[in-house]
Amino acid sequence: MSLRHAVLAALSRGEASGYELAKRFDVAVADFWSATPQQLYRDLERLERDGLVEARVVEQRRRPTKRVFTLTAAGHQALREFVREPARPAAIRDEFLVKLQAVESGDAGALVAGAEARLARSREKLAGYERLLAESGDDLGPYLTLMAGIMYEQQNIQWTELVLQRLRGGEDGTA
Amino acid sequence: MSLRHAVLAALSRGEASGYELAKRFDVAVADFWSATPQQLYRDLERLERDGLVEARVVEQRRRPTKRVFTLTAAGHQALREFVREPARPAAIRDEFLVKLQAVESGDAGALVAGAEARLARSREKLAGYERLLAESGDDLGPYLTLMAGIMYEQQNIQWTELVLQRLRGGEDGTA
DNA sequence: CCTACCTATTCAACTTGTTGAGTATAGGGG
DNA sequence: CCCCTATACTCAACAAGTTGAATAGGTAGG
Repeated sequence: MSLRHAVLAALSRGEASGYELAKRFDVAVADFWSATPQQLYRDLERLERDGLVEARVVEQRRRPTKRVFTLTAAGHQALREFVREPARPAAIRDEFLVKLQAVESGDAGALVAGAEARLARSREKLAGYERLLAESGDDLGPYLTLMAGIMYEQQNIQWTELVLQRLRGGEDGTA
Repeated sequence: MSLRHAVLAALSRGEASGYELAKRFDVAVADFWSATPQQLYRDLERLERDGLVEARVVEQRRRPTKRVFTLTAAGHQALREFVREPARPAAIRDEFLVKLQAVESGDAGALVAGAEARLARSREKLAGYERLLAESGDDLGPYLTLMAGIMYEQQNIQWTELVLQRLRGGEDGTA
């Protein structure tokens, strides 16, 4: 149970509709916690049912009506309790590393292509984060999570460059 | 469907029983792909049913009988195909970052404690990986994934130190 | 001999996360 | 006027991951 908490944390920084949350998750947070819109709507419903968030219907002029969610007192309380509990260690699921484990029995060329794609993606992400950093205020939480993203991608780029070097340089994968 | 592939990759480096696989996953691989024994047994069954792995019963002298799994030709084939497909981007789920997002409405002291625990854990992991690196052969796949673990933890340590500094140094989290 | 602890595996129930499709409102472009 | 796109949300089915417990053989220690 933890997307729940990610939602609570997101709402603690300001009310939002499901749709808006989905975007926030996609932009700022996707790299350490991802969720599809469907998941968000489902969890918002549950949170509402459990009394941790409240919905308010907002009719808009030039757009479809939306439901905007806010934390209730119980929601704030639940969030504080969550923060107090020790965090479970980060779970990483990185398919590329699995593929890499099988270099010797697989297609090294495909892995080179994969590494190049990864490198490109990391560079884009990094650039995006750096832009956000320049624009962003000095709220501690968002700053530190942004730095996590930046440092993670920097390290990722370095590692991927090492991979490329080894995959290309020494053709002796089968040594 | 991807623990399947992680299992195939693991078996491509040598036959193993479910129990042995569980240990391998726990030691070497846990940081980029984790699985409980139950999950492994379940997936091994499916892989067997689908003809990608074969089981061989091995009776042991001083221990309970075990079933040792090997890749079949179809299994090798499936692994090669998996390696050729582009990898989906890594999914990270890091609870600590979620908690950090809520610093302002939560207990900063608990977060300091959490950061310290994270730091300790990362240092242990790093030491373990470095030991493995010294012992290990020069197979490319394992080498690169080990390096991924090492670089990841190094970066993690740096970031966590930054977090501690900010959480402690400037007590003005609510600025 | 009884207990505790590894090895080795299985069953069942549950929570999360993923995928694909589908509804509806409204604006802009051709 | 029709289609495309963006907003805003919902339903259903499924795949993957988690948790807790149970079974069972064997060894070592008190």
